[in-house]
Parts: sequence; C-alpha cells; structure tokens
Amino acid sequence: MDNLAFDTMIGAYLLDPGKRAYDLDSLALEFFNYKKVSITELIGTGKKQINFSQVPIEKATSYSCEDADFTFRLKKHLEPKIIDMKLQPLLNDIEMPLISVLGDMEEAGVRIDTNFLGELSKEYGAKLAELEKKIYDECGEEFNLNSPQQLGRILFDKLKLKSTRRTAKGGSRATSVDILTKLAEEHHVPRMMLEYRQLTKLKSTYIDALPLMVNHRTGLVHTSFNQTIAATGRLSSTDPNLQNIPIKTDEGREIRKAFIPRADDSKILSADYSQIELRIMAHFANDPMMIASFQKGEDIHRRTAAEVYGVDINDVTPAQRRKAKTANFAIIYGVSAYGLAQQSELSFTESKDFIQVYFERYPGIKSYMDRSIEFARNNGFVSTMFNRRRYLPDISAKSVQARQFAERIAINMPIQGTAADMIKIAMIHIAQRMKGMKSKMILQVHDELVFDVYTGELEKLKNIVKTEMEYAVELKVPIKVDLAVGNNWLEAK
DNA sequence: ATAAGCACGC
DNA sequence: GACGTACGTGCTTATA
Repeated sequence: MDNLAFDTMIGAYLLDPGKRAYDLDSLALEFFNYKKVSITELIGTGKKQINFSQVPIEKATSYSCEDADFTFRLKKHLEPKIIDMKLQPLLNDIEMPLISVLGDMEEAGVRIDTNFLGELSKEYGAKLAELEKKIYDECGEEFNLNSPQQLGRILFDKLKLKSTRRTAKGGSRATSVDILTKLAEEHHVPRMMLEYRQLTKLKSTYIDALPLMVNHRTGLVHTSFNQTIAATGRLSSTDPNLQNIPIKTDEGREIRKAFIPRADDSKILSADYSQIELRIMAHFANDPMMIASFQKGEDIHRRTAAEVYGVDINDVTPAQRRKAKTANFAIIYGVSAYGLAQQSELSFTESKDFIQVYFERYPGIKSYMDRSIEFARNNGFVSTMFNRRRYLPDISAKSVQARQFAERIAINMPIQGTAADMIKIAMIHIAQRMKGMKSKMILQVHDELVFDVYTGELEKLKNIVKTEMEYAVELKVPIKVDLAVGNNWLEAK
C-alpha cells in the first residue's frame, strides 16, 4: 500500500478541506460536470441490495471503466493545482504515507471486554429503571423521557417551571444540560432528568452498542479513520467512533475499563500531548511570557492565574486556576466576554476584565489573533505550519454572525490544524520504527495515541513513542508527552 | 429518509 | 445593538 501515486479524495481535500464530499461521483460532477452512474443504480438499496458480483457483466464493465476513467482524469486535473499551491510536501510527506498507517490501525483493531460491558449494562439498566419510576412518580404521569418535546410539556406546562430559552433551529423550549442544571436548583425532576440523560447516553451509545461492533472473524472492534472529513485537518472516527469514549464523569470512565489488551502478555500504552494547542499558540504568537512559562515547565493555567490576578504562582487558589484554565481554552477558540461568562463561573463584567488583563499580560496572543484575522481578510484563507489551508469566504461578510464565525475559525484553525499535522507526522515515524515489532498502534484521539504493547517491547516502544511525538515538529517551546501503561484504557491514563 | 435536539470526546 | 467557543459522531424522537 506504500506505492500509491495519488489519491483523488485527499488531493481534493487538501485543495479545499471545507467541502461536503470528496467521493468520486461528487468530484466528477464538480470538476467535469459529469453525472456518473451511481452504484445503487446497479446494486439497489436496502433489503433488495445485491452483491456487485451479481451485476450483469456489461453493466459492471461500463461502471468500472467510468470509475477508472474519472479517477485518472481527476488526478490529471488536481495534481497541477496541488503543485501550484505548494501542497506537495503535505500530500507526499504526510497525508499519503498516513494512509497505510491508518489502514494498519483499522486492521489491528481493539479488544473489548464484552462481559464487563454486559454487567455494566445490567447495572446501569437497573439504575435507569429506578430513576424512571421516581420521575413518573414525581410528575404524576408517564411520558417518554427520551423526548425533549414531551419533557418540555411536563416541565413548563405541568410543573410550571420557567422556560428560559428557545432552541436555535426549531424554536421549541430548550431542555439542554445548562437549562436543566439551572432548574435543578428548584425541582427534583430536572435533577433526575440530568442523571437519566447521562446514563441513557452511556448505555445506548457505548455500553450496549460497542459489543455489537465486535467483528465475528477477529473478535475485535475495527473503527474507520476518515482522512477527508474535518476542515482543520483532524481525523475523524466512525463505526464505531472511538474518539469520543467517555472520560469526564466516573460513570462514563467505567466504559474505558472495557478497552483491554489483546493478549495475556500485552498492555495498553497511552501517550498524550500535554497542552499541545496552547504550546502551538505560544509559538505562533511568539509571546514572551507564555513561552517563558512553558520553558520553565510551569503549570500554564497556574501561571495564567498568577498573571491575571497579580499573585505569586504559589499563591494561586484552585478557583483562580479553574477560571484561568477555562479562559485559556476559550482564548484558543476566539471567545467573547459573553461566551466566557456563559462557560465559566465568571460574570460578564468579570469576564470582560479577565480578558482585558489576559491580553495585557500576554500581548503576543492578542496580536496573533489580530494578525490571523487580518491575514484571512487579505488572502481569503488561513493555514497551518505545514501549509494546510482553509478558505474563509465569510471573513468579510455583512452578516455579523457569519463574519465573527469566520474570525474565530481564522484564530483556531491554524492552531488545531498544526496540532493535527504534528501528530500525523509522529504517527508516520512511529509506524516506521515499529516495523517488525509485535505491538500495535491502535487508536488516535487528536492529541493522544494508544498502543497495544507486548511487555517484552514495552521499554523500547515507550522510548520510540515519546521521542517521535516530542520531536515531530520543533517549536519555540518544549513539547511534552505523558505516557501511561495499564491493563485497560482507564488505567493507562 | 431527514431534521432536530441532545450529549459524548478533543 | 447585533452576536455570543473550534472540530467531530451517534443516539432517539418526530415528521415526511
């Protein structure tokens, strides 16, 4: 698989990663205005779908020739554009070599402890049945707890709680977590609904769904990593999505115990980039204070709190650090004072002051943001350290909403995208050095790599992984990777 | 089938 | 005065 010459999906994605689809049919239509025969015209859909081998040979022949023809035409059309836009290194040194790395990871698969999930399903199922009964009792009637519409009727019509917000699209009365959390101060039902929502989410999306995804031949779960979905250059994972396995709550973390080593003599190794996006921002912004802090190996959120609150780093309170941490993440996304207030414990006024002092202490950050937006206005796009590009057609839009959205992307995409470039480079180098080893790279979760490592190879692999991740790209700040080993994914954290 | 609302991750 | 945090996937309900 390493002798691939070109890939039309990836080529078109690098030329413009903001598009909806890169499949052959879409690209043929877009670039040649040609409507190909769709596969469903040959094999049908749903229950009546047949195998391609059952398609009459004449139809199969012309279909296949059309595929080959347009693949070649697209290659000839896309490659010069790749060269013009200086995307060759990104294509040839990162995205193309990554194809086989991802293929190997998908094929390697992940072992899931289905017995453990079965037990967890019973446990959470019992808790849910109990909750369900209590909620019906408290409401004086039964309704579908999974229906936001019916819940709205109960909360706002029957129990007379105050509806504070409408949903963005349908305009119905919102019952999302922030609303229910507020209402939980004055009533049991919203509090219990929050618990119900959390547990049903865990049970339906993970606990009950994952065992169904175990491959009958291998006994393992094989996700698909998609290389041409995210507009920032990140990967995505589907069927199942193994990039959103719970970790925040104790109930959710239990699920990570089900991700286990494939053999008696292997372990799970997890390697995490520490604060990678803030480090990249410090690098781009060339901000003296933030760079110095990373060079000293400080806790960046404590340093931020110390600067903003004007106290010694050793005197920062937990509450101050919490607020600084929220602010640091919000800054990466280009948040407003209002947004920060919504997200944190800060009031609107406190948020405004916080952001003002933040930019006084980290002047480089402010000028990075202004420069990014200015660049986008002048050029119509922004890009990462490795020339990955994203177009921002709305950067000068009349609509305030559309324009501000484009401005936030102008700030965030180069940071998030450079982090994506970096871990992709590390993955390629690691895969190269793992050749001949029994251990497997099995997952990528944006700033984390997960391995199923044989104990005899543990020390060697730890060294390879740490080195290749930390030295994939050179920044003005040191890059730190945390390693952890365990008998499941939770222990390896 | 598709949209809406919601919730999980980074 | 608007507007109000980036990138994803998947579940269930409601509607067509």
